[in-house]
Amino acid sequence: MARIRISELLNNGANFLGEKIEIKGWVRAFRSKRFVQLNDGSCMANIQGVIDFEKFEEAALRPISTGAAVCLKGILVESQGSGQAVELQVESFEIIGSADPDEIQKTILQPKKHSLDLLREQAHLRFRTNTFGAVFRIRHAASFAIHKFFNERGFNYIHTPILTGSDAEGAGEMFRVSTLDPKNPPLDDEGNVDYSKDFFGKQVNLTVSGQLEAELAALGLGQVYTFGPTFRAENSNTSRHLAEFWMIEPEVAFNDLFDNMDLTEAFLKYIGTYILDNCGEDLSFLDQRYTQEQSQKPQNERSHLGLIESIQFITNNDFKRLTYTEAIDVLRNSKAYKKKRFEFPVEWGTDLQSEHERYLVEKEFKCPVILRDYPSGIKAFYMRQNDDGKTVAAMDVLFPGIGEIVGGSQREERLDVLKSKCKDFNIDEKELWWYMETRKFGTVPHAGFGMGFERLVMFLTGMSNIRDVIPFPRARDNAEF
RNA sequence: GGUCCCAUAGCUCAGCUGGUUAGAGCAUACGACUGUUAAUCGUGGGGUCGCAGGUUCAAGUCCUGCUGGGACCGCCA
Repeated sequence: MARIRISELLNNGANFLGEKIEIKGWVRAFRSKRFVQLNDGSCMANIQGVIDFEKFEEAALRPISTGAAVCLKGILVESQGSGQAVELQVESFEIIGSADPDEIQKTILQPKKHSLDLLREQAHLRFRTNTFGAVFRIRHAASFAIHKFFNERGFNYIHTPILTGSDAEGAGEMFRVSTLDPKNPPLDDEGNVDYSKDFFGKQVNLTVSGQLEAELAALGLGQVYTFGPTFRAENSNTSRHLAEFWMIEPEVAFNDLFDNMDLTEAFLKYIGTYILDNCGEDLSFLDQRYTQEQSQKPQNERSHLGLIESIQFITNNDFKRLTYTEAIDVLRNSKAYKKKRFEFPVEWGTDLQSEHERYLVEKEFKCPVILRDYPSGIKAFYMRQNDDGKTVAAMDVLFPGIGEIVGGSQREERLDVLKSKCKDFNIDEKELWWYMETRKFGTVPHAGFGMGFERLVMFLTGMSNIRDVIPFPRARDNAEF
């Protein structure tokens, strides 16, 4: 007898009515010694197994306890109860893996509400909860939708290296990778660690971005994207930073900044639509959770939209586009500014603070915002210099509740300008000789962006801590599991 | 790196200006009931009040230090 997945039975129950089938899963609850709620992870909903307890020894039923893995065999019938359309009339069962109730009681598997904190401490078990089942099914669907989007548009998926020898990516502190003996490393004449004796003959780190390599690929394959892990050794301690996270970085030859914004917007809308179309059950569960969470916040911090509504809002409305300079004006003319509500000054040439971004997105425009043309001084060396001489063709996409979800730019394709930028930023162009050469031979305008995958999943699931949208979060002082 | 908060049962929390034997809900165990949907009803077990000092006749409660955890900010995706 073949095992049928629970999602199959609940979605297409009619096909199996009256048939003898087998299901396997974990017991979520065993009520009245008669009703087993079984979940196998294929969907949010449980299937109900109905056991005629008079036909079985009481001792035999005892191991059907919360958390146990069981196999149920029986006939699928229309349910006599009201909560479900079909149920399994159990003829026989088998305990695959038992779970001692006394021990279960100490875990998050005990059937009651738990704080996200506690769930995180038991990340090895949280896949068995409704919330994390939904989150990780949606995470999968989003990641699938991303590949689908790019594939439909003729992009090539590029696997950029995770180990990198270039120290010039400039996106943050890096994790060093070495096979040298940490207690007794080889030293050079000046007493410094001699990395020429290390595995790669030079100092090597975990990547902080695949962008530079993706550019090389785009300047040949035309349009590419990366989707891989990224590592930053920043001492960040917030609900939206991780030391290990997944990033998507498309790069397109012949695109300018405006093509880039169009691509970003189409991309985010496509994923939103895909999730709305394919994850209804999980979304509506998370939507309820989200609404309940919002209701516990003070009135002025609440979102005026539900989870599903905010995804629909993204897919149905154009993003607000304005320049950094215009944003500064908007902020300076705002009531919040005049009433001195901002903690940090609003000044052309400095980076916008979180409070400013949040004001633009949540108060002023109430929709996703794309800011562009930032002052050159606050952005990376590879971003294309605008004709005004003061700004670069950079863009950031800001989302409600999350802040910066995408950062991108048109890249500097003019060799002479790039060289002088390297000087300004104190970057050794010799170390990036391969990057410079693409500007020497058939250079073209091109553009791309980087999106933090977990931040997108936060938006799609309504989870407010980034550590709750990745299976095993790595953050400062935290590498458990 | 900065600022601020928290620590009482397996979990979530209450415990007033210090005062007798530290409570509740859920979970768990046992019993009853049996078409339940967070099932219901009854009974029981479960606590060195994070740790170490101090003040006091008396500390879960006040003070100091330590440990553990969280929130926000900065850095960014």
